[in-house]
Amino acid sequence: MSLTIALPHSFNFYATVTDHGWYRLSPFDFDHDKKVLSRVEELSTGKIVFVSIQHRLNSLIVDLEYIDDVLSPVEEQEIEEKIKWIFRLDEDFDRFYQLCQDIGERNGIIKQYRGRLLRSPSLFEDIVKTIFTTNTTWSRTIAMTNNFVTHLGKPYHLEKKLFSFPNVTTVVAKGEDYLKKHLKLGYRSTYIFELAQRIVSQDLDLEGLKHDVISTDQVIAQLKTIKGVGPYAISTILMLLGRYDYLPIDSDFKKHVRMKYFSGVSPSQQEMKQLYDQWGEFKYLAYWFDHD
DNA sequence: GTCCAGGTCGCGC
DNA sequence: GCGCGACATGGA
Repeated sequence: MSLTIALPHSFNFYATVTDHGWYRLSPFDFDHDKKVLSRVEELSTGKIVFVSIQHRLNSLIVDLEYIDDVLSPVEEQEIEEKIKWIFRLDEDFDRFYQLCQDIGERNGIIKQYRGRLLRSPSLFEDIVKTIFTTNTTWSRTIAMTNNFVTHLGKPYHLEKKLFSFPNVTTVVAKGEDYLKKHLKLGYRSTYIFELAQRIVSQDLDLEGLKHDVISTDQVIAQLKTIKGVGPYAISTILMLLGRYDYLPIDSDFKKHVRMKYFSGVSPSQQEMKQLYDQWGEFKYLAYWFDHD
């Protein structure tokens, strides 16, 4: 069966999927030729669904495959909510486009309706993946995510190695030693295990942080309590939550501004930040699309 | 073997 | 508040 989800006027499917690297991380899979984004999704009822998403006219067409039984309306609705979330259909980029107009159009942002960056259905998944990007290379990030998903995710198709992103209960049940021995996450094993444990024990409510009524300061205060999440990760996670006012001051950011604005000479932290001050609540996106 | 990657933690001052 | 070594892993 399939679902049809209406899209806002300003929507660019290809840009939303590929302007950020997340689509290359399991369980996401993107078929560049067919322009189909797919992933295995575990619903809160426990049902495992293979979801394929493509763009048709002013809608997303979502094909759903599952082993047996049927999907209830509630389950269909859960899938729809998740898809709206990962494509940020509720976010408004008009103010960002206005700033681009005022400050300077770059890389076809306005014309191509760029700005949306793909994210994961759950904040747990996004935080795990963010931790997998710290102090390592992108190829290791891909490998760590693959290991995590194939060892702990629920299978949809074993031969094709299609699994859902692991849920927190599974991570806790498998135990920290299992993560350390088999997943090659390095010292991150402890962080991931502790994070899952805190969610299971309801010491931490990540999904609650998705709501706009919570102030960014409150979100930051919560994120700071997560081991393995420092300034760079906080900035990245805030971006994933649709809050773009914090810059990710990491090696890549420093290299970018050094080469583009300071002729290869390292500027001070203050000088770096000032570059994007005029972008106000959209500093992160301004930096992100500042690359060629 | 050594160094380091889109950092962060825990310590000592 | 700041500086510094340690941290798992694999590729250069």
